[in-house]
Amino acid sequence: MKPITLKQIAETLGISITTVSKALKDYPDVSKKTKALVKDLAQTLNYKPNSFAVNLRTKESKTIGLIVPEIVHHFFSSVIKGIISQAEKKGYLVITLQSNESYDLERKQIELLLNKRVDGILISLANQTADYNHLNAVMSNNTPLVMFDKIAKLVKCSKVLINDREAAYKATQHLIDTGCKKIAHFRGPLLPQNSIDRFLGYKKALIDNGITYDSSLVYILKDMSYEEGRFYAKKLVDEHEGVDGIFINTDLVAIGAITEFNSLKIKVPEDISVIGFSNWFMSSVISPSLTTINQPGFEIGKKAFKLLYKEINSKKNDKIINFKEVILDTQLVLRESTKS
Amino acid sequence: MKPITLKQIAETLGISITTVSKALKDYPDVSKKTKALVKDLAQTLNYKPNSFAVNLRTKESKTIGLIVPEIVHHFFSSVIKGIISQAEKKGYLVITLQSNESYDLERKQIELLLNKRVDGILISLANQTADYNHLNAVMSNNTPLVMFDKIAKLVKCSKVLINDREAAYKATQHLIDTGCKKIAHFRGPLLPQNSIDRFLGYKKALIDNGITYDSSLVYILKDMSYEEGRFYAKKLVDEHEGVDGIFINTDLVAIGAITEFNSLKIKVPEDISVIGFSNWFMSSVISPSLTTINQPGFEIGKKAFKLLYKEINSKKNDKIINFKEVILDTQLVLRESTKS
DNA sequence: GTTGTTTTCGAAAACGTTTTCGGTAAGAAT
DNA sequence: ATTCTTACCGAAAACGTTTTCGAAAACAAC
Repeated sequence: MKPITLKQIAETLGISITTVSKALKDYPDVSKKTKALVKDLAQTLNYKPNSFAVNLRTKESKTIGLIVPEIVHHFFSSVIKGIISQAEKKGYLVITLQSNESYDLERKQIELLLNKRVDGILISLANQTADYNHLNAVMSNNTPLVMFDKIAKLVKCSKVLINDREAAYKATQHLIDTGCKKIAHFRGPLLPQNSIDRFLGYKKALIDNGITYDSSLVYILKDMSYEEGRFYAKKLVDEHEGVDGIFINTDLVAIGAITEFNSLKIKVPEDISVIGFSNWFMSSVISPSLTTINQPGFEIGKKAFKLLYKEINSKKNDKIINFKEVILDTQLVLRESTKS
Repeated sequence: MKPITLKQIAETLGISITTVSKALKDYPDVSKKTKALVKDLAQTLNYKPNSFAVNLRTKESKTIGLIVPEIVHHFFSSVIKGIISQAEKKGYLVITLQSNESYDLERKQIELLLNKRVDGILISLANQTADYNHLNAVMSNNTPLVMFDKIAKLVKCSKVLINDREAAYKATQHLIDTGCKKIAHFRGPLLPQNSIDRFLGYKKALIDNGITYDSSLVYILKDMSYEEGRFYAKKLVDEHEGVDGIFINTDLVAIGAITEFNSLKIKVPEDISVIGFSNWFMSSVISPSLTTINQPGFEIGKKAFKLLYKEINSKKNDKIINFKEVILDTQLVLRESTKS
């Protein structure tokens, strides 16, 4: 009934626990004969080392923590999948938590993970997060930390990113190239870096093309929902005339906007071109389908784990770890919501 | 640098480790004075018990395992969110794995989790799974197991379900009530129970309403993708005339079908009514919006964890555990893809 | 002053593993 | 026969906690 232990194997074989342990781990100072004996018995008894004991002894759990702002979200679930798949390959398991975009929760969960003594932590920050003590606590706790997507520039650790500014520039440039003159922008909350960068890319593209930047054409959204997309689309056409293009921070909001334009009989892209961000799966399905920027969630997840894995190993071997900042490529995905 | 231990507190206070441990856990046989002393020092030193040691000693990890067929999926990510949120309330962390709809992976991952000695396992089966030895292994390992959504009827354990047959009946009945006479069905693979049940509900509704069941109107899909939805929608109209209603196993496929109908200039719902299953978020966004069955993923997740939690506690107190089968309600969500 | 009771404490075992270090035996070399 | 290797094995400490059980101290009762 009770799980098999080294002790039991040792006793039935009439040898010491030490030798059993070493035999199973192929230590050179165990004879081939006893190794075979031990391994055979372990096999037939279906012996599995007690991970609790191994953890205690080796001080590592082969487990990492992951915090995302929201699980039910195409981009983040893709990232999660990327992380879990890569972690599994290296023998690591992943404990997932979600911050619900709340700073307080994020802090608590970091603490939870540290108390669990995970071998490393991956995190994408909550929008609310402006204070980085909890992140620095991770670092000073000597636990490897890698941030992705929503990062804090000021925290010294490895990061996996896309070039939001460049991508936004690319998107806006496309609108301009296809003839748009008066281009609005629906941006995310003020804090998160990628919301800022996308805005800056938008602004720079305008200026580089000799279009004067008009701050009243930039709307700051809060929860980035479908409903908000509809709401601000209506607000935009109420407050402005002749807007012929719009770059929207995220696909979901863009889909909301398109839906609203449809119901207002404003034609996309004839009257107004719309470009989103993320390449959410649904953006190819709606009508008109959404031109967008592809943000490779799965690859971001994989890369983030790979970085973390390296740092965990460097730490084990007492090597110094130098933080990396990996920038992944984005692609402009042309569809029907912009002119060609 | 190194984490604080009971030993250090004991030494600086000149008392025994035993007393420190007891003081922190409010044992009655420690004086108020020493309790205060210990707690104060623990506080200032920011002592956190070493979870590895606690695990080893108490033989529990306050961690559960979760296996889903696919993470990037609206329904499953909702379930995951429900599980994680509920688990956190009870002080449990969740290790998530995905089987990728593969039986072999599922087996390996069960083994991984058992070797990790999680306190319990939640699982939704892969479509391929037809053999239940790995699940029975969990039970005979005395690890609490709760299945949800895609379950195996033959495995004796607690389950969280919806009444798929009834829901499918409800959906089909709605098509009939709104005037459909020749109703097709896109079903999932042969094995999973809910795919079977939805088919049976569809069939029964037909028969109860005096419509003769025609097996050529039932299409068996494999990966339940958007593309498959489009493909079979085309196939359906190629092979049959006068089909005026279709009940589709899942929203994503239904959206594919609607898209195909749109592009074939077949009007939904005038020419053909479409009803999906799951109430995926996007189903309200496409045009025409999709009538569907609401499947409460978040609640399923919450309930599944609650059941597991009970079983874990029953096991701790050596109580007998009697397996429960919880059936959650579904709702017909009326939208534009069916007539009114 | 003895007995009995209550309060407070700590030694020690246990959980199951890993790893260091020393020791024995067998064989090789002289 | 003695020394030196080499091959093999095991005792024991360590990881940090929890819990049992006995003992000491303090106090009350007679």
